[in-house]
Amino acid sequence: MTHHSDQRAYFFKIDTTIKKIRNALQKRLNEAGIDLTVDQWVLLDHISREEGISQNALAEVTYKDPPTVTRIIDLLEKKGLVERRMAAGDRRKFNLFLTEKGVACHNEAFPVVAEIRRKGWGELNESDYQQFVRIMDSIYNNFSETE
Amino acid sequence: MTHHSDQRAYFFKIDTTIKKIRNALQKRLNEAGIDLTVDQWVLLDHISREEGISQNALAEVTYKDPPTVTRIIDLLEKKGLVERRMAAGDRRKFNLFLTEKGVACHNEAFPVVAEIRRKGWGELNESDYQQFVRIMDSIYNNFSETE
DNA sequence: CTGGTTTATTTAGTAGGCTAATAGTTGGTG
DNA sequence: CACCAACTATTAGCCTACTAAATAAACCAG
Repeated sequence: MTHHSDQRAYFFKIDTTIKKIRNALQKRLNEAGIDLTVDQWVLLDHISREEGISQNALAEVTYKDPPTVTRIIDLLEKKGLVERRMAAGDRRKFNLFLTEKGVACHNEAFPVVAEIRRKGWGELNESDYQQFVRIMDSIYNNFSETE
Repeated sequence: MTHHSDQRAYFFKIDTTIKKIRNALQKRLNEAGIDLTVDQWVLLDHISREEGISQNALAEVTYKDPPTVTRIIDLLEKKGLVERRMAAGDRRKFNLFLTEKGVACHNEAFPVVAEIRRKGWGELNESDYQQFVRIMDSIYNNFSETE
């Protein structure tokens, strides 16, 4: 059991890797002249896949907090990419939709994101992916249980 | 090759896992009455392991930016945990040291951090760790090469 | 229908991450 | 010596993250 350094390192390794990915994606988006941050892309993409979703639901699926979602949606709305519509039957809620410009922006950004995904995954294969998922889920679940 | 959903997911999985770890650690620190954020802990720990390190060097080893390090050190200094001393021979630099209070704080926080590390890693073994490192390093390196 | 609870969203405050710009320092070179 | 390029730390500005508390609407029990 020589886990001392290992246990110190795994948190750090995850942290630096995700930063690397985010930075690479942001850089490519900028280079492509797409005016989106990574987090803005994440919300835009989810709305595109589930039009009419509420802010709370969006916060849940993206693992962001409701206040964070509010502000990012504000920005996307200001850019004219997303539209808030009053929800029928519950005036507390908004349903979120992409505007035409939002759809165009999504279509433009999608291939850039896909390229970065492929680039990051590189030559790793299906078996690697299963290992990856197993280990990450394990770590994740170790924190989800009985607190 | 059914990588479509996989490639979409791996970024997200890393992102949510690191958030989970950070939140769990922050929660434990709070519960233990330790007035440190996760990032403050990271810097405090590095200074403890390499006393006299400069801010720039600290930024490099922790993968943070110099402005971020400046601000976090400001906070740690304000709390009386860290001390900036002018570097001998180079008036541009500061050497960073823990104060007595900083050492006490580090000693208090260390077991809490170690507990969270163990909890997150759970029953995963040495072989899992090797897989984990291989895959994360691969992703990391795919973004480090020739841009 | 009235009052209390729940839910969705917003606001305010503190912290961290990135970029760009700046002040001061250092060291090499004409 | 003077100049210039590189380096260290800082500041400012924008964006994101999280928390707690406020607001507003909806729901429910009496």
